[in-house]
Amino acid sequence: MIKLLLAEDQGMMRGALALLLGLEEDMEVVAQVGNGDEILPTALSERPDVALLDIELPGRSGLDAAADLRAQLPECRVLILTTFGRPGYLRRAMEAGASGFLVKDGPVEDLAAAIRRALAGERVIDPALAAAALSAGPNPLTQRERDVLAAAVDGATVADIAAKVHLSPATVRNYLSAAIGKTQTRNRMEAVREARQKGWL
Amino acid sequence: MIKLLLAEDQGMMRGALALLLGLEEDMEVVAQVGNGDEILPTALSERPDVALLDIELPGRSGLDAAADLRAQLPECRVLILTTFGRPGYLRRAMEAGASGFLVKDGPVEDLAAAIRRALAGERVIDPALAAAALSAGPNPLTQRERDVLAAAVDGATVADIAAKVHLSPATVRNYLSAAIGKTQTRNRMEAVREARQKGWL
DNA sequence: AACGTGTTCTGACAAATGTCATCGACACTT
DNA sequence: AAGTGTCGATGACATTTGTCAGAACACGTT
Repeated sequence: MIKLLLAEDQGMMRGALALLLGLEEDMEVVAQVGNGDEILPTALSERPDVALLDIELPGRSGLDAAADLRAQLPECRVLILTTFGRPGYLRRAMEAGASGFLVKDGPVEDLAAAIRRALAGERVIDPALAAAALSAGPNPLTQRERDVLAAAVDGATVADIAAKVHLSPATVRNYLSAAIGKTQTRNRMEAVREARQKGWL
Repeated sequence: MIKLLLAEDQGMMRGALALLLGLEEDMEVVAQVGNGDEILPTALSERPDVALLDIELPGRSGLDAAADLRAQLPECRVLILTTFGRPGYLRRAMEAGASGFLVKDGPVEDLAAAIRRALAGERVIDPALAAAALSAGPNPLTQRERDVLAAAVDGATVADIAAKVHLSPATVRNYLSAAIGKTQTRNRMEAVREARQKGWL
């Protein structure tokens, strides 16, 4: 019996997947969580064979949780299941030691198959996505540039960002300028969009 | 036997829901579409009793499709199923003649129950959401203000917007200023976020 | 010790953005 | 015919944003 942990914030999606996977003869959903912070503790007590993690969760991100699991429960395989097939997400998932990366666009039938393949030691990755990840190249942004850019989402002003990151407004503008240059965009919002899209966050 | 039409762009969600609802004794999924433009033609040929529509779809929006269905297939009940419980969405869904409005956060068990209640002529709406919709008030933005604001998403410059909407750049700035005032925000991005959140689009 | 890289800051400048008063054109009321 | 309202546009203005050069400091490499 394959023991599964499911981390997904949308209740309906989580419930539907749990029911669905529970119908498989050789699978059993031993735990469901809707919050990233609960993943590690729950996994440590339930000892699943495979953890199916969404990336964008309240609390700890699925990618961070994946790294936690690799470190503290190495016999548990990690599969990332996400809405967004962003190249940078795939890259980070692989770096975090995930066994596979699935997008929610695909057919449900793939899911159980992917779980079995992951358990057999295979890597499960959409080939088109793998190509995109390679062509996107590594993240050119420094830590600070990422911080500032992340604080710039939904129209925060320079002063807002400066306060949030504890920097001088002038410095914030410099970092924004650098980020805009590196993303080849024309203003901060385009830079945010581009960095998000590439998974550089 | 209750005949269902399912419109949802995420393949995995669509497949999971179809399987799930197919398990119900009295239900049958007669059609699945992943594109808003296919909803009306498919409904006209398959004649479902209830249509379960996502709002954010490629092609025609679920809300527009709901209005189409009310006009051309009035005996078909429409249930909106969406990720975002935005007050404005609910308002527009009701205006389009939907029988119910569900958010994907809720438990799956509610779904089949909601379908049966809709078919019985009841309105199915999350009470908390209904309250939020009433408190949000009607859309204060004029058509042009909406156009301009919609064109301002993801960091378009004034010139970009002017070209897209066929207005003078100076006029665009005036509309943006008005929209910023009405949304009580400080810049165009905040205005976009706020208007989106309230469903004013 | 010299070099490169990243961080933090300043000052100066040009360009874009947000605000406001005002104007003409047009469609409605009354 | 005069009044009212909306729409699109203009010009002027202050503020914000984006760019650039430079300076000081910490950290690793070589």
